[in-house]
Parts: sequence; C-alpha cells; structure tokens
Amino acid sequence: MEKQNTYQRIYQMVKKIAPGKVATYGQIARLAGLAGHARQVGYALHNLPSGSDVPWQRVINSRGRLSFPEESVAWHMQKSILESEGVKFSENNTISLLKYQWKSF
DNA sequence: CTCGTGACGGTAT
DNA sequence: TATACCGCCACGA
Repeated sequence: MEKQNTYQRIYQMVKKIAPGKVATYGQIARLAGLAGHARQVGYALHNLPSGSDVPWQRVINSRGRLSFPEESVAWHMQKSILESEGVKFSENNTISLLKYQWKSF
C-alpha cells in the first residue's frame, strides 16, 4: 500500500502536464523529487493500471521521440493521441521539445 | 541477500 | 548521425 508512494508522486506530476504539451522522463523525475531517476518514471508508467486518468502519452524521452518501437501498436496509439491533442510530429517522427515541452512554473 | 530487467539520460567513440 | 556503455535504482524472481 504505502510502497506506491513513489508511483503516486510520479502519477500526480504527470497529471499536471497540460494538454498539447509533453514532458521528458527526466523532467518528471526531477519535478517529483527523484532527480536522475528517469528510469523509475518509465517503470512507474509501465506499471500504470489500465483505465487510469494519468496522461502517460505526454511523457516522451529527451530526444523528443516516443519510447516504443515505431512498428508497435502502442507507438501508433501514443502518436495518435498526441496528435489529437495538438502535438505535431516532424517527418522523422520527432516532437520539437523546444515548442511543445511543458513548463511547470 | 543477489541478480536481471528496464516506457531513460549522458558521455564517449 | 549512430552505436555502445555506464550510472541510477525500484521491483520481482
């Protein structure tokens, strides 16, 4: 029960990302008080129960690319959702962090 | 307790 | 630009 505290912190932070914006794993980790633990953010999202209201699709890696193989179903789904929120992808399937990265303050 | 794993990030080559 | 490694550490076997 209590061990989910770390996950909850991550989930709460991800929930704050505004629609049409994205954040990197490292950024979420840092804001959640877990500086340098980007992998734990990915682990937490992987563990995310289906049907939750956490906008997991808004979390991408530092290179502005989705963390799934491009041929995977999950990859296409994440891209689809982000586009519906207004995030545009470049031809090489990357997102401009300069333009879409979420600012927390 | 040890070990492998991973929806990552940075640096080196 | 693309790989290859390594650091980091929660989690489960």
